[in-house]
Amino acid sequence: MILEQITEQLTETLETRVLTLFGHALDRVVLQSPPRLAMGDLATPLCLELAKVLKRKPREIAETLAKDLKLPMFVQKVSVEGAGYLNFRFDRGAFTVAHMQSVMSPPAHAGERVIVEHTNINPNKAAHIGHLRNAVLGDTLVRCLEWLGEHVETQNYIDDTGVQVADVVVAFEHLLKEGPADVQKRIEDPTVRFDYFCWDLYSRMANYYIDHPEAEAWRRDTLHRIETREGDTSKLAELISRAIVRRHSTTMLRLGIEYDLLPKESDIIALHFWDRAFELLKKSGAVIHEREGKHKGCWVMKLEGTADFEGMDEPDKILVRSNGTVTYTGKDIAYQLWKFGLLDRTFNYRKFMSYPDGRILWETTAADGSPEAPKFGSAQRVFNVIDVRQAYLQRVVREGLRLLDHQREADNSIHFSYEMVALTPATAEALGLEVSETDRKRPFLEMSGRRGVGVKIDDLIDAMQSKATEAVREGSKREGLSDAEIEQLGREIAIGAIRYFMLKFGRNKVIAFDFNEALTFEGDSGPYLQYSTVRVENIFRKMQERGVDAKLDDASLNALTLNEGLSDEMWELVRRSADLPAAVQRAVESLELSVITHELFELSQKFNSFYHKYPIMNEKDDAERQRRAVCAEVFRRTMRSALDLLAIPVPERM
RNA sequence: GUCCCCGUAGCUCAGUUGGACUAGAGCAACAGCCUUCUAAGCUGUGGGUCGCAGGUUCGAAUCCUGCCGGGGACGCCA
Repeated sequence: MILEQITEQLTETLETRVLTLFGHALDRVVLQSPPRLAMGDLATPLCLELAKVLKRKPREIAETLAKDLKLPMFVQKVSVEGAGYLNFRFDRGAFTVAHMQSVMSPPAHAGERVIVEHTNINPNKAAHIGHLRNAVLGDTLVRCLEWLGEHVETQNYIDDTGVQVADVVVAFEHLLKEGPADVQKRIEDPTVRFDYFCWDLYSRMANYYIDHPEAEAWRRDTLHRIETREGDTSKLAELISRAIVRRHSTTMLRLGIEYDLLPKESDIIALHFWDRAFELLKKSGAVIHEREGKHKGCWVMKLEGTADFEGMDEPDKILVRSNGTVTYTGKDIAYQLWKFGLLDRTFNYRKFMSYPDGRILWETTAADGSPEAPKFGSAQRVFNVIDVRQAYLQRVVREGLRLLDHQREADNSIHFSYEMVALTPATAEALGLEVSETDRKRPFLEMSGRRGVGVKIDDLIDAMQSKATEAVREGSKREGLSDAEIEQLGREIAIGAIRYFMLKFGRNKVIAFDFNEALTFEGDSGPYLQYSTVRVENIFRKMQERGVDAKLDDASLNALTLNEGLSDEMWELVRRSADLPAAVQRAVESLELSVITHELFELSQKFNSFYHKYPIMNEKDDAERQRRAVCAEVFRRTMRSALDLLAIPVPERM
């Protein structure tokens, strides 16, 4: 907040000054932290860029600019350094006191209606760690957007009429010879995890198809019955998909992930979204009926010649097959149009479940809806969180909007793409999967629900939790904790570790999942941030217990000038804390959420060094103790807010 | 075949809208630090032709071209 003001004012001052002195209009002023804070608190390489244009030496330009430069509040002096950098030094004390009041305050922003669609797991089996990356990225994006002031709606799309659900239905009906009543019993049986049961059943079915290709007739028949909502088969599909979605919701809730709406494919079909979208596409000429050639009898979207699809052999995309059925991409275009409020029809809504915090999860329905349902859809910006393998399809959807002359909405259709989560051969083997000689030499092995290859999210959380609980139990200074408290701490640490692990890698990096690496609580990990926070909390708790005054009230802060006494290490905590709001903004703009975890990790490292070097409670000198306490307090507030933003819990003790 | 992503220390990764320095962390290895706010921590040591070769530039891990290695996408699947 304070930093933003300084940056803004400096930018303006420099722009006008360069214009008056050199008659040159700058299109940007880069202001960043210098590599080391000993050099200054904010720096610009402006003069190096200007040197080119003005054909003068950078240092000379810098000297001219720096002379009599009007400095914003909190900025004490400007100097010319290195090859011609302008470096600004802050009044550390004044800045610190001002910053402490406004730690992690978001920039002003007019709230936009934004939809984030994430998770989207086929409701036919347990969720695995590939889905986990999607959900954690999506959920964190939602939190960041909300922090920035947007009005965010979180959607978890349910493909309840697809092949994957159909295959499990086929397995129940034909392999197990079970109907809705039997399946209902399984769902209600507390001794089985229904999603785990379906995980095995689904891969069993996939194997059955391989040995009995004729069984594919069952699938076609089942898909048809589901789509036309016929008899026990369709009842079974609904039963299964609802039970699995409930399981997924429970799993995600363990990590603090909630949704606003479950849009269901069955409702998109029942409400004829596609028919309407199809009319629009036909009218605009975006799709045409092929009478010749390879795609004879299909309705295709002509993409040849459009910028995004240049150089492709067969860029055209079939939306309606020659047998008259619509492809997934077609339905996706209709759904995307609805998200922007561009389809002149909508869903009805009913309550799916209530979260413990009171939030309601709604689902779409084609039947009568609830009058209490909020308004969904009609967003100005849409983020679809889907892994990079869907990039082509996402481009087709976006192009669909463009061809319908919705340029702005096409630009605001954002594919948040990220790389997949795979398994290291060692982890695959540890899971009891067969790993061939050639596979053993590969860097990673892809997961596959179909083949039953994967690490289930609940198993990961369970493993993490028992390891964390163990660690808490072993700790020497944790006596006096009840079993329930220890369990609680274990849970919080596990969540912190998992969420952090899913965020810390750049989104374009394949995560080759390794159990040992994921289970670590040391170094660059969630628990490191939690531990640092617990430590700083302890300082203030202990001081209060022993009646040591930190002197952080307004009067005490104003009475003492901090400027001289703040060492570089102390000041660095404050200065880096001030960088965080910009980091969150940068993270959202680049969809690179790892910048936030990275900043927090470095900040925590600085704090831990500070912690060892500068004891607070036992410092006898009041002024010195106050200086240290102020910096610790800034760190404490920063971590509280930032961890809250990332939904990483702060345990009471560790 | 066309397109996209990745290649930085033994391993996992930061750093890539060009810039300050000796290219940074974590893990692993080695050496220290717990009567002092919690050692899930801190301090130190060793460890790198930034895949290769050219080019642009005052300046390149970062931009351009080509190549090599790994992964992915391009379906009348979802």
